[in-house]
This record gives sequence, structure tokens and C-alpha cells, in this order.
Amino acid sequence: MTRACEPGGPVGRASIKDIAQAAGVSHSTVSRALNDSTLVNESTRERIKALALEMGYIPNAVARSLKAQRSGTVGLVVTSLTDPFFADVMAGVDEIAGRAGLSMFVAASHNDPDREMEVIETFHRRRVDGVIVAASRLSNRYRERLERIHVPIVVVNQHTEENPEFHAVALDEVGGARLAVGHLLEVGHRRIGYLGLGNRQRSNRLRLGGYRDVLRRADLVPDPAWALIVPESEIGEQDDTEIGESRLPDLLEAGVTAVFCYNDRVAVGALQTCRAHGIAVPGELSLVGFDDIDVARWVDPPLTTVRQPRAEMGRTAMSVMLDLLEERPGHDCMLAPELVVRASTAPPRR
Amino acid sequence: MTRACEPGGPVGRASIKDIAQAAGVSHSTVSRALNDSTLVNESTRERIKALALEMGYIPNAVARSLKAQRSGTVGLVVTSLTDPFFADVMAGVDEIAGRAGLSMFVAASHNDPDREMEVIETFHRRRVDGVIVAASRLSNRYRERLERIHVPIVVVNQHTEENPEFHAVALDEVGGARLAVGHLLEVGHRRIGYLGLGNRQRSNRLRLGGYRDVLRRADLVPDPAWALIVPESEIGEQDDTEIGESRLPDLLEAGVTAVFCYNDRVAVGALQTCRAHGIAVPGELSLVGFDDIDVARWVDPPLTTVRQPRAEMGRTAMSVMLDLLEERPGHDCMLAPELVVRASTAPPRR
DNA sequence: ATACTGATTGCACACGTGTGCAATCGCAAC
DNA sequence: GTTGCGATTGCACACGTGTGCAATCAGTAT
Repeated sequence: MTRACEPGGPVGRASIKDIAQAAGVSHSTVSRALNDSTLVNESTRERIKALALEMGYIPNAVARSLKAQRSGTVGLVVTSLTDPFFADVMAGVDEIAGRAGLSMFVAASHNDPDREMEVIETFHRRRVDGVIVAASRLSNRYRERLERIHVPIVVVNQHTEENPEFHAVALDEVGGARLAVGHLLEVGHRRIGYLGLGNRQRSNRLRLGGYRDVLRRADLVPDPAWALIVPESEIGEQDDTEIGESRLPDLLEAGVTAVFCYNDRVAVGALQTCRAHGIAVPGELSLVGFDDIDVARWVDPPLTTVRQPRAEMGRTAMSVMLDLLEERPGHDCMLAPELVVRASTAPPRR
Repeated sequence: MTRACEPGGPVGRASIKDIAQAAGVSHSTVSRALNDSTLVNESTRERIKALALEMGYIPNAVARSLKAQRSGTVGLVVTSLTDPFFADVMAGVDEIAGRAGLSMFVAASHNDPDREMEVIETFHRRRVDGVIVAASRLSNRYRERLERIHVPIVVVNQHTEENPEFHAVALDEVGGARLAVGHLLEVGHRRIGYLGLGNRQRSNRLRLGGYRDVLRRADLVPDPAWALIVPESEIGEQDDTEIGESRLPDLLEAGVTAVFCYNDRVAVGALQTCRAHGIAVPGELSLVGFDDIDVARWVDPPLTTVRQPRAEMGRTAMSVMLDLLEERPGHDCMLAPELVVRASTAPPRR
């Protein structure tokens, strides 16, 4: 009665009620027929299915979600949509979610904890079945608001060291740093620097730890000036690359022959400075990055770096989420990085 | 009666019914109070709002969507989540959508028209209010299935030349090509090549058109061998960069002094080949790309290219979508590219 | 005192789907 | 013929929210 939706008529949004009317049965029967319930006669099922196809019926997932108390969606929060790191994580999540028939909400937090919390709350309003947060900056300040959210949360590469109650997928940061510094050591360097970023709390601390660890085991006493952690207050709105560009000279002055950079962007910045100052890489200075972003492969010289299994991290996070959704126990997960040797590292000149 | 949801009790999912019971009013009153309706006494409104806060009430957007026949969501289909081009488009869409209070579904089509159609249908099942498709490959084969989808669709940088019924946001491809080739001409080149990709139907044809156009206006008769369009059949699974790497020699043999590449990836590949063969860029060969992806800035030499206003395209697409959602007339939109001169172009040797 | 007005509230239905339970029917066993 | 059983179907409610309409109540004008 509401809208004309005859079998041959104008194709509008047809509901199971419309189909029921056209078939001369109740909407319950239609519902059962379309869901292949055994509680419906085979011939009527065929008839209803044919009718549904003819009328262009497309089930309403919203209504289904309301009834089922499960939406078949997950929310993904990333700090930036344009950062290739998160793009790969996103792709990994999408792959597994798509395979499981789940749809994915995405939103950016722009590295702002308040905004991050708002996005999570929006997702919760939409009744997503789970939330995956990449590089979360949520601190204990948000505990109260988080407790109102009754949704499983999985965190990828958490930036803070709080909220341990989340399930976490993380990279073995210490191991990654060991690979990088170990490689430099093996090649022959002894005066190795570290250029770190203070606004990356957790990962920076761990990478610094790995750096020190390797040097200590090699019975080297690193000059404190070799490890430069740019404090958060001095970073401000600056891009990582700019940091690398502007801060490399400090380390050069300290007399290092190789620098392990917090990430590839920092390393690329450092590389720019070398090019500008006529410092040969790797002839006079070796550089190692972290992440293996696309750019690392195409700069000159191509960058030696530590590859994070980014897509794998997304896939793993989503797999853990699926476990949680199926009421199976969730678990934490630590993934192994991989050293990618390219052309930005070589033995020291002497 | 279903679950215990007392004011001070365990905070579970509270519905307006639970609040109504706790406040001793009907759920209608609660609904009105929370929506600031004038049809409710101010004091009871205050009381109900306080109670809602205390009980940790979070409105159910699913139920709201069902009732309102509008979900407050849009779906974004991209061919690849890891391509930085789409990442920027996504960010633009997210920005405007977020500002309008809409949430964004995202899924990848992996350049497969069938998959693209499936994703759109999934979005429709979830009753998104609109769909934005980046680099759509939908042909007329899908017309029938598309007609069942009663959802506004906006297309960004459509790849095919069919389905003109969609609202489209596109780049002025011809103008972009004119900028690139015009720049080479102005710098002094006369034997200018074009390295195009046959699997990008529409944009490749337009860029080729712009290339020919500029040369014709300059009264140059280009050797047909200077324009190399790699046919789709020969591309297969190859990355754009690999194409550039492997196909540049063909153009060099044809005797060009400058090459306008279909995009930056192709140009980066070409640059690799030059480096490998000891061909100086821009000394012996000038290269121009298209897109201005991140890498373009960091390769050596930094790439002269045509910048697409990618985020702007996403923002525009979402703005057009908002118009359509508000029943305002939609419109097509063509955005202007911008020439970015860096160091990969210079006057020809002689 | 009565009627009218405005403010406030609840009832009942709607959105589209799924499902427990009862009802109906046909058929076979006693 | 009655009882029982399995197959099939419809009724009615649920999910959580929003809203038209009627009902109730207090206050004011007549």
C-alpha cells in the first residue's frame, strides 16, 4: 500500500512485506524462504526466490543488524589516511574483513587523542562489532569513556604504554633496532648514532633500547651524544623528513660514521642534507631507516632499512578481532621485522 | 526487565526504554528529551539527560537509521588502498564527510569490475546514503545491476567512457598534458616522446590528445614512434614502474630528448633505467611525470611533474554528494592540475 | 461555573527483519 | 473414527528509535 512494487512494475525498494503481498503469503514465510529455512515448502521457496529476484529485492542490512544485535561491521581508526604505513595496515584489515563478510568503517584521528576518542564513540554509536586502532594515543585519561564502550578493541602499534587491557598487535621494535644496528656493526662501524623522535613514546624508547643493547653486547661504550632524541616540544608541526634534514648535522658533529634513523622519512631527510652538503652516502656516512616505505626503494642510494610487515599486521589484527567476535579468546601478537639491505650502508672509510 | 540497568548499577547497554523505566516516564518522552524537542517539560528534560549520562547511554544509530530511512553513511570504493593517489582522495572525502557527521565505509575493488560491482551492492545492502567510486571501471555490462541500486553515485576519475549518468569529478587531463608538454617545449625540446599506458583507457587517451595538441599547435610533426602506448595485453601484472623501466629504451631509440610519462611511477622507472645506463637526467634526457606522488620529490633528480589536486578531488566529490543528499541538483566538476617544475627537466644539450 | 487554550505526556504505530509458538492441514497408525 | 505426527504457515512480538494523535492537566478568559 505504501509504494507500488508490483512484479513487473517500477523497480523500487522492495521489502519482504512487498514480496509477501505479491506472493500471497506472510512476511515470515518470505523471510524463511530467503534464508533457506527448512520450515518452508520447497515449491513456495522457489516461487518466492524467483519473485524476489524479479522485484529486485536487496535485503536491508540495517534492519537485520538491529534484530540480530550485530552489525557485521568493524571500525578502523588511523592517525592519518595518507601515511603509506597505515594504508598497508588498512589493506590487510580490508582483506580479512572482506573475506569474512564484514564491512569496514574508516576514519582519521590526525594524531589527536580527543579526536581518536570521538571517532571510537561514533563507531560505537553505529554499533560496529569491533574497533581496530592503529597507533593509538589513548591514555588513562580516557579510561572512563572507554569503559562505556562495550566493544572489543584491538590496537596496532600502540603509541602509549598505558591501557594494557586492549589486545595488541605489535612489531618487535627491539628486535628491529637490533637488526639495523647489528648490520652496521657487522659491516664494520663502531661509532654508530641514533636519530630518534620523542613524540613516538613507546616505539622510540624500544628502538633506542635495541640500539643500546647491541652496542653494549659488542662491548662498545657509546658516546651519549651519538643518541639524539628530538624532544616532542621541538617537533611541533614539522614533518619527519624535516627533522631528519635539520638534525643530522648534530650527529655528524659528534663524529659518527653511521646513523640508525627512527624511520625512513627521517632517513630520507638526512639523505637530502648529505646531498646538499656533498657528503657521500654510503662512502662517508651510512644510513639505515625503518619501515621500508615505498620511497626507500627509489631514493638514491636506495635505503637499507628494517621492513615492518605492515599488511600482515593489519591481517593479524583483523584475525584477532574475528576470534573475539566468535567469543574465542583473543591474544596479543608480536610480529618480526626483516632487514632489507640496499645501498645506503657500506664499511666505514677507515 | 531484560537486563539490569539501574542508575548506579552495572553499566550495560542502556536503551531509551531503560532510561524511561528509571525515570518513570514513557520512552517517547525520553526520545523527545534527548532530541531537545519543545514537547517536553524543561525540568524533566534535565532530569532525563542527567540520567542518560549517568547510565552511560549511547544512542543506537542502527535503530535510528532504520526509522529515519537514512543511515548517515557513505561508501567509498577505491581500486587500491595502498595507492597514495587514492589515499589522498580518501582523506579529502573523510574530511568533508566527517564535518557533515557522516561515517565512511571503505573497500578496495582491486581494479576488478566484478568486485567493484559487488562492493557497491554490499554498500547498498547496508543502506549507505551515497557511493563514491574512484577510478571506476564499470561498463555498460553492469547497467542492469546498477539500476537496482537507488543510491546517488559520484565518480572520481572514471576510467571508462561509459555510464555518463553518474555525476563525475574529474581532472582536466588534456590541460595537464598540455602543461607538461608545453613546459618541455618552452625549455627548448622539439623531439618529445610520450610513454602511455593502454590499461588506462580514458585518461591515457586524453593525455595523449593533449600531447599531440601542443605539438600540432607548435607546428611540429611528431614522429609516430615518439608516442608509445603500452597495450593492456602486454602490461598484465606488471607494476607501472616496471613498465617505465623496460619501455624507455624504445623511446630513446626513436631519438627523443624528452619524455612525458603517463605518471610518476612510470617516470621513476624510466629514471632507474637512465641511472643504470649512465644517461644523465636532465643533461641528456628530460623527464616529466604526472600526479606528484610523494616519491617524486625524493628521487634524484626530483621529478618535474603535473600535480593532481587529489585531496581536493575527494573533497569536491563529497561536496557534490552532500548536494545530492540534500536534494539539491548535483553537478559535474573538472579540476585544474598544476605544473610542478623540479630538476628532471632542462634545455636539450644542443 | 464553563469553555477554551496551551503545555505536557502516553499510546500506538512505523521502519525491515527474524523467530518462538500456536494453528492448520494432510496423512498414517491404532 | 480417533489420535498422533510431521509439514507448513501465520500470528505476534522483538530489536531501538521517532512521531502523529489523543488524552490529561492546569490556567485563564468569559
